[in-house]
Amino acid sequence: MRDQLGVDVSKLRIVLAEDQALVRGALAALLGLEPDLAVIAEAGDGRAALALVESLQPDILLTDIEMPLMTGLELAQQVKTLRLPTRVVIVTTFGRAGYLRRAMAAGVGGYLLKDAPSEQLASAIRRVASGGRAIDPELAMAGWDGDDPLTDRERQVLRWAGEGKSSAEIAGLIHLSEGTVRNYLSEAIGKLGAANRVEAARLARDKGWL
Amino acid sequence: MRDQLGVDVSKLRIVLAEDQALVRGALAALLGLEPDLAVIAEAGDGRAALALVESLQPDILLTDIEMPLMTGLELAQQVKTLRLPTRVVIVTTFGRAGYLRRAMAAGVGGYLLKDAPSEQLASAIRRVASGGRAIDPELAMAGWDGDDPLTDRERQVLRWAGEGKSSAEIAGLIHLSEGTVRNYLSEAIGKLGAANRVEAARLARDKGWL
DNA sequence: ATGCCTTTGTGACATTTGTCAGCTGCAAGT
DNA sequence: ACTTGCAGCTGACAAATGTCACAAAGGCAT
Repeated sequence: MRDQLGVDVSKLRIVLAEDQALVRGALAALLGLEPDLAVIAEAGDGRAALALVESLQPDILLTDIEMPLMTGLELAQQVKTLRLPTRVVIVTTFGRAGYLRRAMAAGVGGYLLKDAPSEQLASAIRRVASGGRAIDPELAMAGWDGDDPLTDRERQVLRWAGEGKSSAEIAGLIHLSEGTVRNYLSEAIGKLGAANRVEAARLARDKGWL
Repeated sequence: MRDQLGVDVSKLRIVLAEDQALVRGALAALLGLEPDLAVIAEAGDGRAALALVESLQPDILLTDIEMPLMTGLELAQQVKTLRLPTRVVIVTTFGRAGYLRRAMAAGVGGYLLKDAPSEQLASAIRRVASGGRAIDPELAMAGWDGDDPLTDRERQVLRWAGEGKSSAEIAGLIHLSEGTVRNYLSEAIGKLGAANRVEAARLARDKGWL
C-alpha cells in the first residue's frame, strides 16, 4: 500500500535520533530488517530531530538521551507540549531512575536500555505505535524505589567533590565555610550509605540525581 | 563457495564484541547488509570474545573498548601475544590519545570512532582484512600529544581510587600493603600535577590512560 | 660478585576528611 | 510573642590521606 509520494503507508514511519553516526546507521539497518518498519529520516542532534518530527509527523520518534543541542528528554517534552501526534521511544545507555522518571513525566511511550536484546526493539516500537507502553522490565521494577533524598546544597557540594575538589576549594566556590561544606558532605554520605565523598558522588550520579 | 560445514568461505568471517546488546545486534544487522561480510559469532564481554577468537580463528575481530571482564585493548593485546591470525578492528566512543596509542602498540589494524559515518565500517574492515590499516583520520592527526607517565601499578591503584575505594580496600584488592598503595597514589598524584587521588584519577581518565 | 634498577614495604608526620554536638539568625506558622 | 524549622557556622576529635626518607628483596647487566 503506497500513498501518492510512493511511501508505503502500511509501514510504521520512524524518525531516528542518535548522535553517534555509526550506531545510528546500525540501528537503521536493524530496523530495516523488519518488513513493517521504515526509517524515513535520521538526525544527529536533538534540534534537528525536533524539526524532522514537526515536518514529517512520523508515527514514532526513536531517540537517544545524551545528544548535542537538545537531549532526548527535552525532545520528548517538546513533542508533548507541541501536541505532535508522534509517539516517543527512548533508547539509552543509562538506566538512571531520574531519567526514567523525567521520561515518564514527558509522556514517552517506551524506554529501553541499550543492554536490552536487539530483538526487543522492533516489538517495543510496535507496541508503542499501537498505543501501548514498553518500559524496560529491569527499570520498571528497580526504578521506582528511591526518591532523591538530597538537598540542593548537598547536590552542589557533591558535584564538586566528585571532581576532586577539597572541602576548602568547594567552600570558596560556593561561598560557604569549610566546616559547612564538610557537614553537607557528611550528610550526603550518610543519606546515600556511602563510605566517603567519592563513593557518594558516584552513587548519586548513577541514580541520575547528579 | 562453501566449506564442509556449510560456511561460505569466500566471505570475511567476523567475530563481534560489544557489551550493549542492542548496539551489538544493530552492528550485526549493518554488517549483514554487506554481501562479502559474515558475522559468525558475537560476545558481550572481553573474555567470551577471546574464547571465540581462539576457537573460531576469524579473519576479523570487531570490538568495543569498554567492556566487562576484559577491555577491548587487553583483548587486542592477547590476540597479539597469543599470535592468533585474527586482525583486530576497534570501534569506540572515545577518541582518547592514550587509547589509540595502546591500540597501536597492541598491533590493531583499525581504530574507528562511533561518530564515524556508518558506511565507513565495512570498508575499514575490508582494508584491515587485506593487510592494511584503517585509523580514524581525526585521531591519526590529533592523537600523538602527551605520553603516559604512569606505571601499571599506578594505573591500577588510580582506577580503584577513582571509584571511591579507600587505601586499605585497594590494598586488599590487589594484595599490597596499605602503605605501598599510598605511595603509588602519591607518585601518581605528583606525576599528574593533581591535588589528590580523585583529581588524579579524573585527569588520567580524560587522557585515556585509565 | 658488584653495582644498579625496580618493586614493595615501613615508620613518621602534617593535612584533610568524616562525625558529632551545639550555636546563631532568620523566616515562617500558630 | 512564641515556637518550630532551616541554613549556616564553630570547635573538637578520630580516621584517612598525602608526603617523605629509607630499607629489604629480586632481577639484570657488566
